[in-house]
Amino acid sequence: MASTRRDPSEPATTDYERTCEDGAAGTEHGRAVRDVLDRIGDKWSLLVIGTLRHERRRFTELQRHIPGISQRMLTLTLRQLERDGLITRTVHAEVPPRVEYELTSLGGTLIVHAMALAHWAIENRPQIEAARVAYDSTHAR
Amino acid sequence: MASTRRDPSEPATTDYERTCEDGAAGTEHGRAVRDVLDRIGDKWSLLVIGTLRHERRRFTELQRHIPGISQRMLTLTLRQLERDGLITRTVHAEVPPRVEYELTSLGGTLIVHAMALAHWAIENRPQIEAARVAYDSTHAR
DNA sequence: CGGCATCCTAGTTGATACTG
DNA sequence: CAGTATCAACTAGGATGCCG
Repeated sequence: MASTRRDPSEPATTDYERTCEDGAAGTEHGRAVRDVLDRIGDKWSLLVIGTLRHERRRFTELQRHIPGISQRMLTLTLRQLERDGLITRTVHAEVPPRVEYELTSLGGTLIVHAMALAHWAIENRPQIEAARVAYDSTHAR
Repeated sequence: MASTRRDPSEPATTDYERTCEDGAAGTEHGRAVRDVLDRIGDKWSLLVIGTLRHERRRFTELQRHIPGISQRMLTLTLRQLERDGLITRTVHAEVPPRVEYELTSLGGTLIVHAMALAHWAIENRPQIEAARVAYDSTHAR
């Protein structure tokens, strides 16, 4: 994991600089970026992995911790995250059934960046809000 | 969770650890996170700010650099980014008209995190792809 | 408890045509 | 050149009901 530096044998011109031009369009990199953005950009995924950040959780627990999410969307979100290898789903053979979800190490590396973004959002919200007010006042509603 | 003691006058210490619980739901922080995610999570915004990362660009230039984007969506995306203070729009009084878009410093700080995320996406795509294949094979289509 | 199947709406995007 | 306007298509998401 440790996605610190990329391939040492690459002469440093690679991904990072390319990410925007190359990661832009219909390229492979572009698809990778789009994939991740589609996942964490949707309404609930980030909330789910955020809730799983430290502890593993059961289905209903997650539902309690994420106000407003429907059963359907929680299920769908969990399935996608599981499919992408970001969380694991463990069914315990008990009665009543108990299912636990847990962040994988891959999911753990993702959430670091997601949190950084969230942090940025919180810090810069005042500026964004101000910019909106300014914009709306000059561009008549 | 839900230690909902929200105090408008406590900005800095809190955020990072809270981001997930607190930034989760319908709180102020939650709205900030959602706002940003809605912006960079949409189909084109990240591509646009990525293209503006180094140089300022004209409308048609942007369109050329972002294959597949329609006039309409480019316009809408630019307007939203402008409204949020992430880019500036400069109209030069010439004939034919020339309009240039440029990243603001606020936009510049955002793109750092967005790029980190994009970088993560590129590096971990193989793992995600593998996870999907594994998932799809066990969960019969 | 932890789902899946179905129906349905509201918002987002794309194609197309027209304009200052 | 840099848009705006209109319409059609698609889809994410919510509500509901049933099941192992």
